[in-house]
Amino acid sequence: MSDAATAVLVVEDEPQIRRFVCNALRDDQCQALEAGTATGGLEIVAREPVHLVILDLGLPDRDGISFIRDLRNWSAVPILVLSARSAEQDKIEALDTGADDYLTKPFGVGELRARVRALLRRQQQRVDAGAVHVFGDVAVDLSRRIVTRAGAEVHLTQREYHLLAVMVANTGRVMTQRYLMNQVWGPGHSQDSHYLRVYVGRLRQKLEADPTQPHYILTETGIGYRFQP
Amino acid sequence: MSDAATAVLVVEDEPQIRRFVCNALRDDQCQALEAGTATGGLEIVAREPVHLVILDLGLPDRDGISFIRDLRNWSAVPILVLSARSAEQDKIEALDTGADDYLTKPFGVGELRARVRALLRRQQQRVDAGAVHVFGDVAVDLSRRIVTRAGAEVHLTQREYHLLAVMVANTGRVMTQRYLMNQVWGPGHSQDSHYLRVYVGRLRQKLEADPTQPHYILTETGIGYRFQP
DNA sequence: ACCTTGTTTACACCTTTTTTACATCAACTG
DNA sequence: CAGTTGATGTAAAAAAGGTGTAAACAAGGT
Repeated sequence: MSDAATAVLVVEDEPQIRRFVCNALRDDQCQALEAGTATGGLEIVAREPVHLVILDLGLPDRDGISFIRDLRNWSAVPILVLSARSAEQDKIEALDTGADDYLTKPFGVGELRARVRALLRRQQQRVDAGAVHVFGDVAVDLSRRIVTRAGAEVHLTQREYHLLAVMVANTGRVMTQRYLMNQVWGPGHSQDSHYLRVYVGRLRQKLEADPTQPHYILTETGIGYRFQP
Repeated sequence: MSDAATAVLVVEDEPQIRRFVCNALRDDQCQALEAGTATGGLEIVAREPVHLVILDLGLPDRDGISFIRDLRNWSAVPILVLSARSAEQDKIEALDTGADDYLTKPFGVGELRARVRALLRRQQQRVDAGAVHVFGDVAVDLSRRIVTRAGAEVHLTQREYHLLAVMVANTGRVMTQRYLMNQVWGPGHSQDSHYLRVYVGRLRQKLEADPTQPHYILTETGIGYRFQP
């Protein structure tokens, strides 16, 4: 079900359990990202394309429920909660705040993996493994992080590539400036949309035949942008 | 989360548990449908619009796993499995066959309801994402914010699109000028109905075959407008 | 110190929205 | 039935606001 291009973030403070969970996921060919704190976890979701979050409710720096609430303000990524607390009220609270599943410790690694597969199956905007997105003479290889134009490789900086990756993942859809800012610069920069204008300009410069009249990265005035091959 | 129009099918052979589950759901304002056999359950899903299936794996007429496999051949409706079997292998098999959640008996009614709400919340997002309104050669994709006419894309400004979206949402109904002004320009502009005339004109120009004799956006003199595909 | 990348600023340019003016239509009334 | 009146349709302007680009500055790594 899951593939190499699927990124799962594990937010868990105990290194031992974190290792354990990450290894279980890697067997399923997921890319496992790790965070030891709630704050660190939010930053990663904001910066990287994450397809599933596995969250331990007992974090040192912050309440797990408030983590869910915070994340749900700007992301719809599925959340699987791990918790030592088995009381019904805890489960209800987590699920109603926005979690998609709740697994009580101790749990079997097989069940965890099956539930992860079930959640990822539901996830719509998953990117196919090794899928190379081609438009015109440009090709974007998301799994290898390589962009070529007319066969020659185009060098993109980290921000440029991240922005392009978000756009490719949302092909055909209108993306608000707010959404793009959250995805690429993280929450807290929703206002600074001039970053976006600069970087969209640079991408057009590198990818469009005529940067003055873009054919791929289209402007939706007053809203944001749309990527259309 | 769930509303009166949400239909949940409970497939369970023990009448006592079936009653118990159905009552729990009705408290959440779901419409609960019931089936005592796998065959009966499949028939109901085929006939009625069902938003969620709650399935007991231990059915008299048929294996629960084969029920899931059968259903998944032609339906993507979310499935929540109830089972007395708590072995890990049973959970893995059900989830990998196509179930979305697995709850072991005995379970708390609060947890069941919370998991139902979580599944319906996800389902609702999918429904919203797929809504495309078609009339004549025009198609309005509300989730992607794209309007096409005869296959070609029609560029709409923010106000134009907002106005069209309100009209599409009230298809067939008469909308007063006051209502439309409130929806698109916000309260405080109820008087400036000349905005409306300008923008209705622009929408007709872009969407109607003959803007002079509109077929979709009709004028209700003295009242407002009506959108009729 | 140099090079690359990311951030910030400034300004010219373009789109959208609002405003205005006038033409047209429909209904009513004498 | 023609004229009047109020409501609606269209076109083109002025105003407001958003966007594109270049270039300077800051930060970080080699």
